[in-house]
Parts: sequence; structure tokens; C-alpha cells
Amino acid sequence: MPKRRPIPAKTAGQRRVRGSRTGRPIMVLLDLFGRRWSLRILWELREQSMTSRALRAACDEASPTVLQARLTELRDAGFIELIPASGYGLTPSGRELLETLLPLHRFAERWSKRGAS
Amino acid sequence: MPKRRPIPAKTAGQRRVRGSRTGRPIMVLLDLFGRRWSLRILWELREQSMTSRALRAACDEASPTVLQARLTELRDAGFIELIPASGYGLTPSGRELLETLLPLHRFAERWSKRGAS
DNA sequence: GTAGCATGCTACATTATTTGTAGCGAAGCA
DNA sequence: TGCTTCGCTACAAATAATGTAGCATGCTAC
Repeated sequence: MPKRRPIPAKTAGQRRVRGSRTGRPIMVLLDLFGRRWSLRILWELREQSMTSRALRAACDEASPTVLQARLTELRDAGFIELIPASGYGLTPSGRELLETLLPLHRFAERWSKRGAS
Repeated sequence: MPKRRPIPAKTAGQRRVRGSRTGRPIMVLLDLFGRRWSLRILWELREQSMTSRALRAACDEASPTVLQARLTELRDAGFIELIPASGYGLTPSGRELLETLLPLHRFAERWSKRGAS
């Protein structure tokens, strides 16, 4: 039973939402981000665009197979784009998404400095 | 080659940070959240505590094996806790984490309503 | 123009993770 | 005692990720 979801894709210029069953957008995102390297890729692109190979280097040399898969998914989702001149970079939407994730950085620092609790 | 990381764990009351290679806290988080069901679990607990079985139901009946693994990891990370009376719930730290993730909900709504870009 | 070199991307066998189903032992309650 | 739920585990089958190699294309330098 392939529980894995075909990932959001464009349909005639319109996003086809089909999340973890309900189609609720937040579920689609949580599902997409729950795949290996998704969040990491977005994170590494936060300050600069990179070629796919540089991105791979930035991501602990993750295998090109998955990386390429994530890249395609994130592209279909409209968060990143490939610009021949500069490589992969965030779209306006992707940048907006990253804005909402930035507080996570500060939280991570606080979190690591204290015990569990 | 098990690239998979043993997950942050307590060591004599002290968190042992050991991220995706650098040990940077943000990497540890991105890594933890890049595993299936991690984010979803936190999300489902945002408003109420739940028994492990209710949580499973809330998470599309994900297999108890992974769910249990994630639960343990999130517990070790100090984001959730098991209280016999009420089941699994967020710790103060977990609630703080969730606060930083809430904007994601609003973003998801906006995102789904427009095309990609 | 042809020999390099870097790009985005793919093939494919191996290894790791997840799924689905069943069920255990403990605790609560009748 | 019998019934129910709890947290959690076993384990085989299915799916996803890894690691290595390499292709085709588009450069720039000779």
C-alpha cells in the first residue's frame, strides 16, 4: 500500500491540493517537509542560490537521486526555481516560506543551550 | 553506510548535540523534522494531549512502529512528554517550538490559494 | 572545432526506513 | 475473573534513501 503521496503538482496553472488525506494545506506542507532533505534544502538556499552540485555539497553530499527528487518536489510546490545563470534559488513564495521558518533558528539555539525540559 | 543519526539524547541530564555533522542545533532540528511524522505529531498535539492510540488515529493510522520511534525521539529532544493520566502532550519547550511553527499554518493557507510562484 | 570542464540529471544495486498486522504485559474497572 | 484500554514491541513485506557511476548539454580555451 503506497501511502506515499504524489506531491502537489500544478494542473493548468492551478495547484492541486491533496494532502495527507484531508487536503488541508498545512498537511501538505507537513508531509512535504517530513521527507528527508526538504527542509535542509530550503535552509541552505536561504542566503544564496546554488548549483545543484554546490547544494549537494552543502547537504552533506546527500545522494543525487533523492536530492533531485526533493528539488523537483520543491519546484512543483513553487518554493524554488532553477535559473540557468545562478542555479537553484528561492522563489518569492519560497522566500516567504523561509521567513516563517527563521524563528526556528533562534529557537534551536535556545533549545540546545538548555536541557530537555 | 548508516548515515542515519542516533538522534539527540540525554547524557547525564545534559543534551548531547550531534547534528548532521556540524552539531549546529538548527541542523539537529532540521534533521529530526525531516523524518516522517515528526512534524505531524507535534502539530496534532498543538491543542490537546492524546493517548498514543488517539495520536495514531490522528496521524492517518501511521504504523505504531515509526510512531513509537518518533515519540521516543521527540521525548528525548524534550518536546513532548508522557503523562499517565492524559497521554502524550507538549512540554513547555515543545509548546515554545510550536509557537514558532504556527505562522506556517497561515502561510500554508495563503500558499494553497495561489498558484506556485 | 575539439578537448576540456561543469552543469542538471539519471541508472541501479545495496542498505535503511516505513508499513501493516498481530500481539504482549500492565493497569483499570466491573 | 473477564473485559477493555493503555504503551509498546515483533517481524516480514514494501518503500525510500544511499553511493557510485555516468550520460547529454552547454560552456570556454585552445
